Amino acid sequence: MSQSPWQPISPAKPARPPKEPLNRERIVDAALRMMVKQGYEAVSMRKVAQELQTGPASLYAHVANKKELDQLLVDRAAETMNLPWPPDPERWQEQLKDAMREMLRAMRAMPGVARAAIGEVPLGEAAMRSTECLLGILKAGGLSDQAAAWAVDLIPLYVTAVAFEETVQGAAEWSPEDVERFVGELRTFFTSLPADRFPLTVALAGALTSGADGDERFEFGIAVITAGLAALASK
Amino acid sequence: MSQSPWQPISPAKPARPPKEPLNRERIVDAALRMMVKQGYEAVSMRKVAQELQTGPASLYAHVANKKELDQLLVDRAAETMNLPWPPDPERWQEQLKDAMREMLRAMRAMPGVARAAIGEVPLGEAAMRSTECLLGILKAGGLSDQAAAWAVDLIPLYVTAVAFEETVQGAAEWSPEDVERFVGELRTFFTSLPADRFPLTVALAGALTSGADGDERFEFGIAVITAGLAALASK
DNA sequence: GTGCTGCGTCGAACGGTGTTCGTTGTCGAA
DNA sequence: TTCGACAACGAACACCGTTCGACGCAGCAC
Repeated sequence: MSQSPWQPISPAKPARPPKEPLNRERIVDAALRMMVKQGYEAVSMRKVAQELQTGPASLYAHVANKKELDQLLVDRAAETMNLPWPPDPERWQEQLKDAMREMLRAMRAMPGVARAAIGEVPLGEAAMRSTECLLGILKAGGLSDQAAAWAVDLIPLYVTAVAFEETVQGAAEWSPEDVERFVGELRTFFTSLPADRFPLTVALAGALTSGADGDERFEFGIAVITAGLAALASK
Repeated sequence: MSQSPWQPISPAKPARPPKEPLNRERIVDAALRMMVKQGYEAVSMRKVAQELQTGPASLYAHVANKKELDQLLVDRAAETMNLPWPPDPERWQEQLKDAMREMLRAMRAMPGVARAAIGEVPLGEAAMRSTECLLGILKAGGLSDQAAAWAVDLIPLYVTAVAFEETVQGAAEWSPEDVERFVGELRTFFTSLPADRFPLTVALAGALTSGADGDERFEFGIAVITAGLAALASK
């Protein structure tokens, strides 16, 4: 039978779905798109499935569960980090700071990835590469094996916690004015505390609420950690 | 009509509930009991209501939402901390470490509270008292106002992240054997990585997986932070 | 060519979650 | 005695992660 000029009432192949088959990569791609645009909470198995025009059950043939999907997203973020290499004993402190800045940059670029990463040891390939890199820098700094190992636990913990805090406060996208309003309210809360019981909090209200928007606070944190490691290394 | 000797078909007062009225304190008490026994995930508005023999809607007359309940639980934990006082410029580093140890102890005593605290600035009365105390110690250490303010953000961030990591890994109660098995698997994973691409990770597999059970890792962290703050203070 | 078998797909359902709505019952003030 | 305010709460809404079981199709053995 040749093709009729009219639309066939019941098409020979009833809308044979021309969609290419599902796979891990397509799932992670879709989840990543959604997370970048709408944050961690917006990524559910159902919504990812919907984005791929299928049902939630289909995902489980390629991904063990939500936690594994989270880990895959974290590793995607880790892939985008380009960390200082090779380690240079002369500049290890600056390299360490650069590495931490780069980790934060990567997490900020994918809002929600910090939420996915927190409290889970990331064991993906890219994450392991960053671990190896950090170990190199720390050993170049003269830290003992044990100190380097614990530091490599401490450092991502701090960076992830900072990134997480940022994306929770701005869970829904906050405009700069929203942030300013929030900080202002916080400051008036601090200054309105009873000065006899909270003298320092009242006095330092300004300092306590500064640097919430920019990178100064994070720079302070990485300065503390780097200086602390340096002090322990030279002992 | 006087009382009939028989059970009235429809009792005059249908089992007038003799339960005392709900209030914030009873709700927080119940939630705390459940969280200590079964962890953060076990505390849902429904389960708390069930524990109090009522429906979930009843709670909302006393608590704005789950997040507020979480904050109340965090503040309960903060109440149990007794932090070093008064600040002593001669011993501020030791006082700071003691304060961090005490914060971790309090969070460990209430598994799940770290999960409730993470990513939210705790503003309850007890939490503010601990902030005030930390500020005192840090100012005694000679830190600038701004440095003290940022440090008071960094310190709970670290302690909370450590406590959270601990309670996530052992979400369901893990026996010591379970922990050991998990650590063993992690170590074999590290050692089985390709040695050409991950030489340090393979070599330091032992160090990377040590101290997961005890306090050594945490002690290392607070040593780094204290040393870093001391270095910045003396500049 | 035929039949079978294994696997990816996926609609439906299960048991949970936080939260809201609208009714009910009680109690204190007028 | 009436009224109004408000705590209590059953039911429902819109979600969530995950599992079950039916279905259809590809590749292989015969």
